[in-house]
Amino acid sequence: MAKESKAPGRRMTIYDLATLSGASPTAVSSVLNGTWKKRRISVALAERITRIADEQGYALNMQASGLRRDKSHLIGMIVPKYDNRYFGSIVEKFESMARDRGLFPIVTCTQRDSELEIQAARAMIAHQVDCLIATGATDPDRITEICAAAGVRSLNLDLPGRLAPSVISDNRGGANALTQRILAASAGDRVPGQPLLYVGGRPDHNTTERIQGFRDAHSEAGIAVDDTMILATGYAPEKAERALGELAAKHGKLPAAMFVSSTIPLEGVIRWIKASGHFGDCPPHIGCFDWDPLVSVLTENIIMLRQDVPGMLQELFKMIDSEPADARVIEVPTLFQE
Amino acid sequence: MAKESKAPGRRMTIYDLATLSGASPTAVSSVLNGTWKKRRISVALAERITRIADEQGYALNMQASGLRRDKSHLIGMIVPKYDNRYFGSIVEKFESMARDRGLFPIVTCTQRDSELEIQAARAMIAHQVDCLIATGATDPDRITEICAAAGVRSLNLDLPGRLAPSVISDNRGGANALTQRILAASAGDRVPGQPLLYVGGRPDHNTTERIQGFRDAHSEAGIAVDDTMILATGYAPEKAERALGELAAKHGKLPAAMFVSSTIPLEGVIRWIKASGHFGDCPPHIGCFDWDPLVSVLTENIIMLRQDVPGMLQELFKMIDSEPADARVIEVPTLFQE
DNA sequence: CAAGTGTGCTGCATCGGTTGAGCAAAGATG
DNA sequence: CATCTTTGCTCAACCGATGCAGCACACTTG
Repeated sequence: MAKESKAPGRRMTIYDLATLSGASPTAVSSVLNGTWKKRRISVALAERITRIADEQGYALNMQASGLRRDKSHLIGMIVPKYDNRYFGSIVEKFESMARDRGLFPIVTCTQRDSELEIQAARAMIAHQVDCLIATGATDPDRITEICAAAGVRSLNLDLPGRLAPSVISDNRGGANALTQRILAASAGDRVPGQPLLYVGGRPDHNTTERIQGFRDAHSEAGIAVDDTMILATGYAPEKAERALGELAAKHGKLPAAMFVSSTIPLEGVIRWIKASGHFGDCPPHIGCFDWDPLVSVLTENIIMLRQDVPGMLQELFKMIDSEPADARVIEVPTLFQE
Repeated sequence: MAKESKAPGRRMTIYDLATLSGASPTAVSSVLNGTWKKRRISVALAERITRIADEQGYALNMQASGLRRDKSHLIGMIVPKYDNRYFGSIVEKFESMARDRGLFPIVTCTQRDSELEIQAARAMIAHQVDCLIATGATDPDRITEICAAAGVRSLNLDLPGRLAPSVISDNRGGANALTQRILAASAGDRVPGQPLLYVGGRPDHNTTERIQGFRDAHSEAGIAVDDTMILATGYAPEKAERALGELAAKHGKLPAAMFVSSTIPLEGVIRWIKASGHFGDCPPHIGCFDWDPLVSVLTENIIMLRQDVPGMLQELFKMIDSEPADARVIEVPTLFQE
């Protein structure tokens, strides 16, 4: 009687396949991972092993494989939220590009919570990711340090860090272009020389740059921007809503046009506009540094800027593939839909 | 001279910690994974090891740990797309509930592509997930079979299967309630006795049930529904857009109210309404079996039904925790925002 | 003081693949 | 026919963590 091939509940292993095929575990392993030609296994044996593996529905144990190799072929990404199309499309594109390279993507969302970010980074390192992408992280350099201590490569996306290479949008240029479009669209409805209102975002690199682009466009148009026009209230819709209410209470009539930092505060802005009735029948012109197809098809008064997600991920994977050592920042131009 | 503690590029292991602390690898392992009391390690040694591990920034190798234990503590989820708030909130909630249970969530998006779904399921099994959740899968039973062959538990979410337990929305009841609301809201604008139009969705369980609920509500209101009023065109916006155009070309004036199966076809519906000018200044009443905060704040004529994601995930994890064997289907009631 | 009990630790095999070294047999070469 | 080369495969160590068995020592008990 032949040796029992496999215990009932247990998963099939290369040792089971070895007994079934009458070959050694080494032969089975090398056939299944493609190194068999280098190891001079005959085509006949390779085919037999492949056939039996297929018949038995064998699945490689990546934990065991990853333990022995020096590369795990895992690539991690942390992302703040899944509540908007921008991060959604980043994740979708990231996963598909990772898979195209034979990497297994692990993505986790950290709720814009810096403590969770660190925990998630540690967990990914524990799972032996080869590389970690920190997307829109609140403290990218902290993550880079943790990764470096564990010998894991890290890259930043969307928000830059000083310690690792970063791929971000051209926030200043994009904000400038968007501001110009809002100024042009609202020219008929604005008091001449009146600046736009800036709403949303928190004091990070991107907001700073966007505000700078916002100011640049104003000064190019010869319009002065007062600091009270900048409401960088964070990303929560409620905060934007409250800030508008407070500003209106203090200043009376608000400008007939505004720059909103993303679709999340946009929700609060729209809510306030509708609820307050501040603008009556003449809704303000809005520019949004973010794109959502439903918003763009539902509205006429909102100009949406679209960040070039495919372009950014192209640059990101270029860096992943080439392993640059310096903490360069790549800025990808933004787009407008059609 | 003491034995060299660690090679430069390599990651710290329990063996390094053992030499550093003068204890055995076994002691280090048991201290770090919490089994040290059972193993009668002294508090003094436990504290020393913990301190050294912290100082050195040690991170457990989960591949090695997972290989040795019978449970990997990995839980996988496949999800069709990240392009809407429904799946986004499912993933966010799933991740946080998994983490609360000490599980590491692995989520991957399969682009509504059945081949990718299978590939992703196989990859997750290869990575030794303890359990796999198939969300909105095109062929959930195929995934269940693949999981079963590998001895991996699987559950369905959003769309039910016949071979594994499922948690889904009460599609029929929700569609009935939504249809009633649309009928009521549009009563003044509809030709009496005229049915609504049904747009979007593909021939799966959920669409079938939603159409049934749609029909139920009509028959309860004494309205007959012609088959030509059902445009189950799939989820792509373009398909919904084209179908409306074709129907209008054939039938002339469309009903003044419609039921749209989710926010994705809604985009096409709105686009067609705006582009065609079919309804002139009197936009149709719309009910959408899905919820998006931006849409709900931007529009007055769209009633949005919200699927109870927290409730569904509560039920899902109840099943994960209790390991039921039967392929029961749990239907969770839907909500309306406020 | 021999036997029994408890404390605090270590040694070794093991999980499932991967890898470098090596071995036997067949074929080529002088 | 002895030697060298090539072909086709196997052996054993190893990756890092875990769990069982067991050992040395101290302390109690009759």
